[in-house]
Amino acid sequence: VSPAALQAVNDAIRRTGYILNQHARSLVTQRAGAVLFILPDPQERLLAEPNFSLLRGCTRALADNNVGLFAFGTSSDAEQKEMARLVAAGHVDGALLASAHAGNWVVDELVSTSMPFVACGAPLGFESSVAYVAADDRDGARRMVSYLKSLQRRRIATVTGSLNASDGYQRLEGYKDVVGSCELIVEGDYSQESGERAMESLLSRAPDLDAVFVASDVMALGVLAALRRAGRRVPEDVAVGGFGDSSAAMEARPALTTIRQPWQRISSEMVRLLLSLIGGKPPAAVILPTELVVREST
Amino acid sequence: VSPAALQAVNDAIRRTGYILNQHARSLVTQRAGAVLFILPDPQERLLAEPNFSLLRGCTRALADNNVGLFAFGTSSDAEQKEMARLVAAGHVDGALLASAHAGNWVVDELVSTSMPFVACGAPLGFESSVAYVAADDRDGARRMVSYLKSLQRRRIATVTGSLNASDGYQRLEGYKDVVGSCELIVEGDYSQESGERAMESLLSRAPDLDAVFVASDVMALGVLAALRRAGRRVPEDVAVGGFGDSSAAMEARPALTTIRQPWQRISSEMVRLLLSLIGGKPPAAVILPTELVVREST
DNA sequence: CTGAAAGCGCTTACAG
DNA sequence: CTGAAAGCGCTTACAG
Repeated sequence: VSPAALQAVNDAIRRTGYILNQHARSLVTQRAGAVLFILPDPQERLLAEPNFSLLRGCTRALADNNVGLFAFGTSSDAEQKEMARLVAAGHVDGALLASAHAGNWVVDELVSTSMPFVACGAPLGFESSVAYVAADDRDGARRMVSYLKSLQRRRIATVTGSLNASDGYQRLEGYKDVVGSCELIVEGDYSQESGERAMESLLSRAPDLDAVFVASDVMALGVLAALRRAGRRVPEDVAVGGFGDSSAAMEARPALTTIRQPWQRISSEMVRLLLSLIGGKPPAAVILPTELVVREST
Repeated sequence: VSPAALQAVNDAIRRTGYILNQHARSLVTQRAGAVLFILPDPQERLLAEPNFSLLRGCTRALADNNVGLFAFGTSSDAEQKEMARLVAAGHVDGALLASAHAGNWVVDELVSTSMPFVACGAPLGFESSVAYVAADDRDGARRMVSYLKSLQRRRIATVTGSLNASDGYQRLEGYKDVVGSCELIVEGDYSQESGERAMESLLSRAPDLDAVFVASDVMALGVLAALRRAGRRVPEDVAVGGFGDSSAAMEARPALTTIRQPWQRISSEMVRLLLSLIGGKPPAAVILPTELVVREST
């Protein structure tokens, strides 16, 4: 085709405002040009922030590739049915799972449909068969605890997250990597209240502790409250490090030293991975480095 | 058709796992069976929470009606293009606008495409031509300030939100409705820092104030910090009321008395309205009542 | 290399 | 009331 002819055609396209009809195209190509973004079921509030960052990052990355994003929760019955319908009707080419530890039935479901998908965070039990991207939780924890150590803190405790999810487990491993001892560990469940209770228990068990690594910022809020009630100054008497760099970290008084997860990169890597899966490539796991953010609590 | 025959057909449908192909149907009906959810551009962090609640509520309500939801940001160029493409390609039947004051160009754009859409919050300048659902900001503000008054507070100040958006403006009107005077008003911009600065200015201007109504929870966090630094006890010396019932309100110390907006109902009303617009019905504005949540700061 | 035909899976008038 | 045909707007083999 001559360049001039091409030019003329493109001009005509622009002038008449022609636009390709996706439905017609999809009908014959069997490609939807859209993917599903699945929000995990429970605890909206706790998870609101990382999920939101993820969603924004994904819509952005997908737009760059001209593919649409269907958003979906899976908590109500109607939502689960609607999701199954979208998948079955060929409305989507793949799925992005915002969280793999929220409801494993979603992972099972997805695996059984043999639709390409990538999870955010390592999906426990499926690590080697499912594509996922995650922050380096273990290294992040190591980073925080090493930093605490570099501050001459000698009795460093930890409040863990849920240990049946990969992130909680890995953050504890990271702590152990540098502390070596299992003496000052109390398990939390990511809620602020659990952080408060964990700190009380830690304080009665080891009144001489001088630092605590908390596996999430929200729990750290509870830790801070317990410390305040016990009359300990932060950071003078005990240094507190969180994890996640959520807005809770900034709003905390004192502002929380924490570990930042690269949500922007996590999103774009998830999209890249999913598109490559849809293109027929094999799955992969991608682990992204974290960053220490020092504020007032250490 | 005999009921028996119907039964047999339905059984066959179930047995063979037949599922309707949306693309084929859309091609002929010219209906997409999906809508757009548009996230406003700026300040992810600040807006993360209400937007997220809204998104969850909308996916839920839409699932009940068997319609899909495309999520979209509009901050990047690619996103704006992709959105225009989806609209032009007939991929969506209507749009849900998460926030009307973030970028008015979206409202203009939407109006110009003549695609049905409903905004969350009154779209300044389009109140009578555009369908929207909003919380009753003015009444909510009245509710909070009346409550403060019932606590025998006599010098009630306010820190406003951005006054060029409907919600900020209405909340100030509500304050004036019950206080009557314009003496103790300082304008903020919804950021925590602006709350802090506003409180300092209020304190120097009226050291005898004994209550403050802050137009958002996040700003109230800043107000609390300024009060703490000034050595005022909350609520003993100064009672503080927020607005929004965001997670910031629960995490604040003392926990914030605030006004709850009914996000669940807002979502479902938005969906109902949009579906009726798509069905050819005329637009409407729906205003939903708020609720006072009393915690420790008053 | 170009152009006409077949077909993707539905819905909707239109005959029978 | 039932059944066969046309058509929605594309893409992809298949003749010319």
